[in-house]
Order: sequence, then structure tokens, then C-alpha cells
Amino acid sequence: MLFNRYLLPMAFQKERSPGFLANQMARLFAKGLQQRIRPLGLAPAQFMTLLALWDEDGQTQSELVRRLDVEQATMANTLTRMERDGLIERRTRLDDGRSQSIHMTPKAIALRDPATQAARAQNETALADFTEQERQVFVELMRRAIAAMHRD
Amino acid sequence: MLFNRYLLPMAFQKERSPGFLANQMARLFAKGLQQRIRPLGLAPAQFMTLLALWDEDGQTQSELVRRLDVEQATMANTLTRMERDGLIERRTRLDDGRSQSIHMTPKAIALRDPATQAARAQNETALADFTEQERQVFVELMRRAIAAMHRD
DNA sequence: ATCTGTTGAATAGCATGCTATGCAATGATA
DNA sequence: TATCATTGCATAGCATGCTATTCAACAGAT
Repeated sequence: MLFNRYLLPMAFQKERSPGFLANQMARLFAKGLQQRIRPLGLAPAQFMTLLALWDEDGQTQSELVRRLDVEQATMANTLTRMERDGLIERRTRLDDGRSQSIHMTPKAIALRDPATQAARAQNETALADFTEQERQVFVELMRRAIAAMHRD
Repeated sequence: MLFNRYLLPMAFQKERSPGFLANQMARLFAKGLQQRIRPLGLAPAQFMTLLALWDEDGQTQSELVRRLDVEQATMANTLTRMERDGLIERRTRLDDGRSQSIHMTPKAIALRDPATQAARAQNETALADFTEQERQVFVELMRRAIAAMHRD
């Protein structure tokens, strides 16, 4: 029997903490993706935003916020940088003076294939030694953790 | 047979991209942890740093960098904020004028229990509906992905 | 003892994210 | 129609992280 079982809480081990590992893993994913898409003139958050726009161009800022699950202020800043970099254009809507449609430039449209290939390569690097089943399980567990935290 | 199998790459689905999910998950972990430890006057990166210091006080900045796997500049900035907030003290080493020992204040030492409890609670929230086996698998898969990206 | 290379930290500059505010355009209602 | 609440964005301010650069202290070698 462990002598301190009822006296001390188990030490917090960061190597086994899902939150700690998630943070470390996400930083490594971002770092790897950044290196791969930098030659394209893209940053990770810009790529993420383009994922939504490649799916459907001309969305509203609030629609992008809902799809990508970031705060509105974060999206506003990312869009400002993308506009600066010639990736998108903001067009004020005719039917509602508050909102704008976000439209990709030809430059952004052309980046679709190389950028998604880069992201796939990064995912492949991270999961190189995973079996197909492990990949599916991994994605499913992440989705469940995300859903649980959303419910909270 | 899918008509476009040999013509178009499969659409990139962010909902199934490990990198995308890792980013989203890490943000939710951080957000949840932040809410829980804010009453303690702690921020997530400060908590992470204290995890290393609770384990062993008086470490060097470069030792903390190695343990927590962040860049040296990131650690320097986090330590500056922790010093500002009265959590740590930097003491120049007698044996090496370049390095400093990072020492916790009584305030930081006292936060150990409530802060680790908060982190445990956040982990529990995220993995609420996981079985014990799923938790172990999840942690193991994250560790393997991290290791693979480190090798890259 | 001096020169050179290395190492530990700080700083600058920037991207991402967040919370909190402010503001203008809409919408709903008395 | 005047008022009030809601909605869509922008901005301020800050924490985290990263890359790149600089600087001082140290270590080794001649």
C-alpha cells in the first residue's frame, strides 16, 4: 500500500496530462505547417481561414467565425492580415450595411492545391507510425474531447 | 467508382485533420484552464512553468526551456510576467554570471494544490466520457505524435 | 593572456488568440 | 416614428509563441 495514498494527492505529471500534451502537440503541428506553407506566403491561421473559403467563397465574417470556432476579434485581425497580403477582399453587403462578404483573390484560389498538400504532409509526418485504425481512433477521441469542452 | 478519383485530390476536410483538431482542442483546453486558474492569479503558461518549478525549485532558465519544450525567448517573457506578478525571483548564479536560478515565492509555492486541482478538473471535463482505456490510448497517441514531429 | 567559439538571456518584431469595449446598422416594439 | 435591443465588426490591450538578433560571460586553445 502506498504510504501517502491518503495524505497527498498524486503528483501532477505533465507528461500524462491531456491538456499539457494537447498544447505541445498543437504547437508542433503549427510549427511544422508554418514551415511548409511559408514558401507559399501563407501563415497557419490564414490557411485555416482559406480552408473555409475554398469550401465556399463570399462568406460573412460571422459565418467564418462559426465555422472555424475562433472569436470574432481573432477573425477580424486574421482577415486584416490576409487583406494586407492580397489574399482576400472585403466587400460591404448591399442588403446589410453591417456585414461584409469575404472574397478570395485569384492568388488565394491558386494556393488551394499546394497548401492542402502541405497540410496533408504535416499530418502524415505527425502520424507516420500510426496504423489506419489508430488514426481514426485518434481523430475520434479529439473530436469527443472538443465536444465535451464545448458542452462545458 | 468515384468519377473524380484520378482527377482531383480528396477535399481537405478540416473536421478530420489531426492538425486542425489539435489546434482547436488545445485552445479549448487553454480557455478552460484559464477560467479555472484565473481566480488564483495564474495564467496558463505561468501554471505550466510552475509545474516544472514545483517539481524542482531553483532551476535555470535553460533547464526550464528544455523541460517545457518552448523557445528560450518565450520562457524569458513568461518569466518576466511571473516576476512582475510576484510568483518568482531571478537570482544570478554565483558560479556562472550568465545564468540565473529561478526561485518560487511563497505565493507560488502555496498555489500548488489549488492550481493542480484546477488542471485536473479541466482534464476531467475534457475526457468526461472517456473510459480509462481510452484515456490511456489518447495520451499515448498524443505522445507518439509529439515524438514523431520532434524527429522531423 | 588573448583570441575565438559557445552558451545563457534579453530584446525586437510579429502572428494568433482571447476578453472587453465601442459603434454603427438593423430590427422590433410601443 | 421614436426608442431600445440586437447584430456585425473594429479596436484596444494583453498573453503566448516563434524567429532573429544582440550581448555579455565563459571555456578552450594557442
